[in-house]
Amino acid sequence: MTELKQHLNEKGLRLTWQRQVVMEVVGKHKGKHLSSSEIFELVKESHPSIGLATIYRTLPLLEKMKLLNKICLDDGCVRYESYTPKEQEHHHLICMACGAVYEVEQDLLGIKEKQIIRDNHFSIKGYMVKLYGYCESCAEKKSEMKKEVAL
Amino acid sequence: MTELKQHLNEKGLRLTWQRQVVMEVVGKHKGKHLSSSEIFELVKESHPSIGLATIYRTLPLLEKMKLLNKICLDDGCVRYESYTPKEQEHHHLICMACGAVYEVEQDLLGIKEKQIIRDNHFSIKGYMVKLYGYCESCAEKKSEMKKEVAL
DNA sequence: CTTAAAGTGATAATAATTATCAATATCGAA
DNA sequence: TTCGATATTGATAATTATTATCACTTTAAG
Repeated sequence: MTELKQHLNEKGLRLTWQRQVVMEVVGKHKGKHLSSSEIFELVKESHPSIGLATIYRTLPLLEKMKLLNKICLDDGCVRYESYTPKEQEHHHLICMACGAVYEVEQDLLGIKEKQIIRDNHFSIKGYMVKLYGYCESCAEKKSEMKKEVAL
Repeated sequence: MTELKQHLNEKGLRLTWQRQVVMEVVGKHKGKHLSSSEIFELVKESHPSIGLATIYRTLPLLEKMKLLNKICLDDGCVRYESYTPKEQEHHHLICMACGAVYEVEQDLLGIKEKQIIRDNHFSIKGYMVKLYGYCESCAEKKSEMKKEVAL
């Protein structure tokens, strides 16, 4: 029995081909941060009969079952990616100039920092770091512009 | 000359009472994470003639001038808070049960972790950590529920 | 005080998401 | 295998957050 079916059965939910397809499509795009409508378009390519409402119902459901990660970058829509367990957290580098998003695979919180968090009367289950800056190409453009101004 | 007026003049923008009021209202609510419509309601209390469009125009403008911080928690709307400079970053503890948001004032990235970031060919200007878990009261409720099940 | 240009309020238009509902599909039990 | 309770779906209306438009007003430089 597939992992998806197990999770669904535990909650009295049913396995439908629509849910399987959504899982497959997101799984095929590891490292991407897909919005709901992007996922809708990808799913339609192979299964044009699927409805947008089903996408919007399925994604939060898969997220609650920890089969997908929900991420809110700063562009005004919810995005999803393949699930990453706590032990191998990953984070996002957001370019403030072009909006590109890169992944950082390292665990970014040191031992001391994690202790600080534990002291906060809050049981931490996970964390996500958003790093803001300029990617290589945008950083170059910025320094070129400065040169021009300096001439 | 007020700080707001200075920032505006630098960019050829004008000082209006509407912009002043928005700054004041957000400033009066330090530690809060206000959505655009919440800010609209607060502003209307003292200045009922202000339009919603002005709020939506003013907030991103104040953010770009680094007079406000924009934050995207995971509830589907943009929120703003008083500006906090990089040197005293603060982060957010989000309760996965009740949705409460608490602030963490410490710098959460250790020296070693910051070095990792620098090695990423990305010039980092700032970062924000979202911590997910359960606040004290929700954590208690969860452990009570477990006891009941165990009986 | 004039005046060009920035800014505003009202509101129409979009975009993302949620709710509704009749029709369909799933899955445990007979 | 069939049956039936009910979970699920697709289509679409409704909502919510945000952006665009435009005629009128305000700001601030001269």
